[in-house]
Amino acid sequence: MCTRWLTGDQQKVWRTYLLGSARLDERLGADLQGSGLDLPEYEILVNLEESPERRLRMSELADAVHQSRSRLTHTIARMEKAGLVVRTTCPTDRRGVWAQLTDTGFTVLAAAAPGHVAAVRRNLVDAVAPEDWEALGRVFAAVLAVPPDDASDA
Amino acid sequence: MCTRWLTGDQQKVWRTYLLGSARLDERLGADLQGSGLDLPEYEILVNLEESPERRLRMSELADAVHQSRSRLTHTIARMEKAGLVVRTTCPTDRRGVWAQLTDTGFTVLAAAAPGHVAAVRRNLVDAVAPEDWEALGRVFAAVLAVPPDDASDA
DNA sequence: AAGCTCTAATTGAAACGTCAACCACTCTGC
DNA sequence: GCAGAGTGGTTGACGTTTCAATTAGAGCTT
Repeated sequence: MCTRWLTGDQQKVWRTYLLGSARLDERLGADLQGSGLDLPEYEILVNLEESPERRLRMSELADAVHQSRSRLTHTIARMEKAGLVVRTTCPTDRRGVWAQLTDTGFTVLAAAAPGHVAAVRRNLVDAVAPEDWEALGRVFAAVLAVPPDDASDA
Repeated sequence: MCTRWLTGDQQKVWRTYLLGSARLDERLGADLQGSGLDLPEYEILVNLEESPERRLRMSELADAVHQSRSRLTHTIARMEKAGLVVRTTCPTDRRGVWAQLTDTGFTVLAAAAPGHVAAVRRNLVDAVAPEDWEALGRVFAAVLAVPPDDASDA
């Protein structure tokens, strides 16, 4: 593997991204203070709310919010204790579990959403030039399209 | 605060970003496996390596790697135990502490760097069209330029 | 030089995430 | 219809991060 370092310009962009994405996270998290939610929990609630019957299998949910299964189990356990979701075993596949949004969960989400959306706008959407915004979409679509490391090299 | 939701397109980009940046993190972290470092530790070593005398005040370092001071204290404590850095109190301001890269730390960094750089290339730099890459820089520069929430609104 | 306030960094406990082992169920092939 | 392999999800132990409180020194004001 011949090491090709990043050029100065590439490094600048890379570091701006590291700092900027961390800042974005921080700001969005700070904004959710008071709703009692953190960002990952908020994402869980949104995904449930948009799903038919307001419920999702644990593993579907895990993929949707890019959490490990184990982490999701812990997170949902906490959220269930807080009354935001309930778990029920899936009748057609008895290994499976549905996480379902409760009315309380919906209420909490509804209360948090406007502030969160405003924060996303202020800290990202409205801060960015429209052409650059579209490019942002292409960039991360490209990232998601990168094949895993073990792609057969035979 | 009149709630302006995101448009469908805006949402799509936003979610692509959420998923994509999480994936990027995951891939880069996976790549560092074997060097014994994780991403935040790697960033710490890089920042120290580039600084005069290979050392930095704790709070400068904390800003550079966007970690809370408390987190950095814990992280550096671990890294010191591992021999990657040493701490010495700053003679001109006796409250202050320098974190300094050791030779071992440098060696570990040097061993990890080529693989890490390759991973950054593969998963981001090389995956993205050049125009979009520049836009990425502008996007996060804009994020970093957003003023804090408490900007005087009097 | 005493008192105030501010900044630098640390501490310890509680909350959270990760990892490897695990249980329970389904599916396949014999 | 049963063994073996595979999937869905959970558990508990361990390491990391967060949060509030704390120590210690700097710097200003009187």
